[in-house]
Amino acid sequence: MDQVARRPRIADVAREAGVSKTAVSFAFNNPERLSPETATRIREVAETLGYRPHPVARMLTQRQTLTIGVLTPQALAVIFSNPFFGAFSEGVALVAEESGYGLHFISPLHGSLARAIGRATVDGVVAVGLSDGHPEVDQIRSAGVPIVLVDSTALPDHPSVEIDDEGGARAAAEHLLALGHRDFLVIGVEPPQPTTQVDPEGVMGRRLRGYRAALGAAGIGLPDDRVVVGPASVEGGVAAFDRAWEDGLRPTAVLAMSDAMAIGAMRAIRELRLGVPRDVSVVGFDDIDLSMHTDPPLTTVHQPIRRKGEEAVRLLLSIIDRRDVSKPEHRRLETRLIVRGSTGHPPDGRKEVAGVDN
Amino acid sequence: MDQVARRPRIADVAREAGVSKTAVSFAFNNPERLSPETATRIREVAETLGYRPHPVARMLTQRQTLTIGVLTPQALAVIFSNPFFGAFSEGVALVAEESGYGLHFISPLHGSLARAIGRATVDGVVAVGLSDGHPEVDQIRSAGVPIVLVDSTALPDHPSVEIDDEGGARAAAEHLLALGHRDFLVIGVEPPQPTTQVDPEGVMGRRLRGYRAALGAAGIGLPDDRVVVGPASVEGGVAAFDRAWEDGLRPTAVLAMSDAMAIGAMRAIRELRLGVPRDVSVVGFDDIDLSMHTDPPLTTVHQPIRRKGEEAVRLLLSIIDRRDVSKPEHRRLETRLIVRGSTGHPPDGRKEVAGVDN
DNA sequence: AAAGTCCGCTAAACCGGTTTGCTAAACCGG
DNA sequence: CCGGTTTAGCAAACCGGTTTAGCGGACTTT
Repeated sequence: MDQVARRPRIADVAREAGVSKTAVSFAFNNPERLSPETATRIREVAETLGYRPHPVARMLTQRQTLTIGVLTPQALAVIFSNPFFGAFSEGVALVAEESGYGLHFISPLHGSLARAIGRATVDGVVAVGLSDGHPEVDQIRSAGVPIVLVDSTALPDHPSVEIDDEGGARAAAEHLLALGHRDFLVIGVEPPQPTTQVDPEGVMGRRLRGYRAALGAAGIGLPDDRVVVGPASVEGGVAAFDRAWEDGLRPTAVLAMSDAMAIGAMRAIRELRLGVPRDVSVVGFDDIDLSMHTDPPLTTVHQPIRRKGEEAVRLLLSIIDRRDVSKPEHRRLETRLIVRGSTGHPPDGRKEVAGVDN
Repeated sequence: MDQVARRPRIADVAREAGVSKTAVSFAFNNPERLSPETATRIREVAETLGYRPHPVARMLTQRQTLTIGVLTPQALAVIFSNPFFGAFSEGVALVAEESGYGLHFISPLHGSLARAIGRATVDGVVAVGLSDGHPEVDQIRSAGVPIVLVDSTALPDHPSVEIDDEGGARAAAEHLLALGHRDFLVIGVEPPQPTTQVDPEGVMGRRLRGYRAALGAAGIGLPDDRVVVGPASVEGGVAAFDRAWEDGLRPTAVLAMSDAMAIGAMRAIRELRLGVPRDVSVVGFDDIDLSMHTDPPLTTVHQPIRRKGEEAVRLLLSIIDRRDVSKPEHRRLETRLIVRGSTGHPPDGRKEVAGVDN
């Protein structure tokens, strides 16, 4: 008998106020095209009816969603546990919000990133950590949505924000070399899709190249068995170091590609009753907020995580505003080594400074 | 002359394939209603044209967005810097993703939460930390969107997920009392809107009640000048403790309402050349992942943060599925004290065990 | 008084899909 | 060969708004 309360539509308001739909629409969007009395009367009627313009319908006609998407190749549940991502999102949110944009997180839906992006109602996308190994990159790129790549395989025809991964990695390795280390272990970040080999143009490839460049210049090789990978988390770092240890590796220095993993490595080292940096030195990568508060404070390669998020959104918004796809802009931010307490001379006492005790 | 590449619509595909729009729609959504040949032919045409159903249009007709909103009264940029929120989002994302829902973060747009929620195209909302002091709660609640409240002022007519704040707080205070402490400082979380006073039904009010209950039972009062607040971050904790110290307070025990703030307090204490727990004991609240790795490991009140997110989404989805608003469900999760290294006897040596020195 | 201008408002087209109701042809058993 | 049931596909209505083109009346101008 009595209908279940239906959401009032614009037509209901129009009928009730004795005006046209157009007038109601104007009352909300172009009040100056109505006489002030009519406008307020319409708004009053709308108020009593509890009418609110349907956001989806509005999106459809205005052809914009005021939403930007954050795309990650991994499930959100794993992404949010990574402090790096939190800081990145902070930067993204900052710029998005001040421009009136909301944030929509897109992750592989039932395993398919392409499907997920097809469902998403966004004006543009910031894609983070999309390596070329991923099978759906092309589909995503051809989806016709403005996109900015962050920490991804460099693609000349897409705007991107990156950091100097190679330089940062080189600095980290050089620091350890200068302290006298000769025996290294690299802990890398596992790609989301188990690819057979590292994309040399991806973040991991670039950092690896930096490490190798520095070590190579000192005449030290880095065979593949000295590179171990795992998920980018504290637990992943623990597991990675333990695995290397069980394989018989006894490095005096660990180069981790993420702070979370570096912290994990330090924990694993301590659980083996060894000291950091007394027995093993550890260098991280990222310089997340937490790293300065660990025990010992982590020596790491700083990258401007928040700014990376900010820049990515600025780039994206500039594309969205003036559909300017002509010359894709590539922005590269600096990295720098922050020396704290987790690195020191190797236990055998070899030192950089000539002729000192030991 | 040549048009700028317009996104192909369903009509384009229909014309190109020589069928009706209906057929194209069926080819994507009800292929079984078409002959297999026609269906594949249509899909091929769609493929070559680069056609993808417009997600907004689809939302409009299907009356669902497959998106759930996460609503916070604070700007996303501050939210994402809080590790608590990261863990919570993890739980939210986990359940949302496995049900095929995406995540949309809603925060005050240009200061107005109501406006932001009006813009958001979501099937339901998980609102976190919405205290009744907030002026727009009513508007939000009357927006007609299914909503689940988390860590908010209890509203009997809305489903909610909470924890035993009062019990947890009491346990924390009792622990310190048992260690012999008599001199307390409470560090609270500042509400997003500078309200004149604490909402007694909000999270902070409940925790405060727990602290006071325990202290009161031991004959100890907690005057307002012993409660200091700040933003829920490490820096906020540092600032809060420093402020109390400058005001001449010399507590032997700190009860912090968030782990981030507890960590900040520990830092502030150490910067004063005091020891934790030698000179001052600190108890946190939340038990974020990081807390077990601080130095010293933080004694804190554990709450199941991830599960809180999971439960909230489960509740929300059950409302969305069967529009069952009849009996709003209230779920309360347990808290428990985790004793680690940041608490000990007060420096004057008063002990729990009767008849000891001092 | 006729012509031009401005004001306030409306009808209809449109955004891009989905869904309902229907029809014509093919298929069926008797 | 005939009435009844499937099958394959279509036209039109619909979702809930915005926007364009235009219309009638009041007001100004000459």
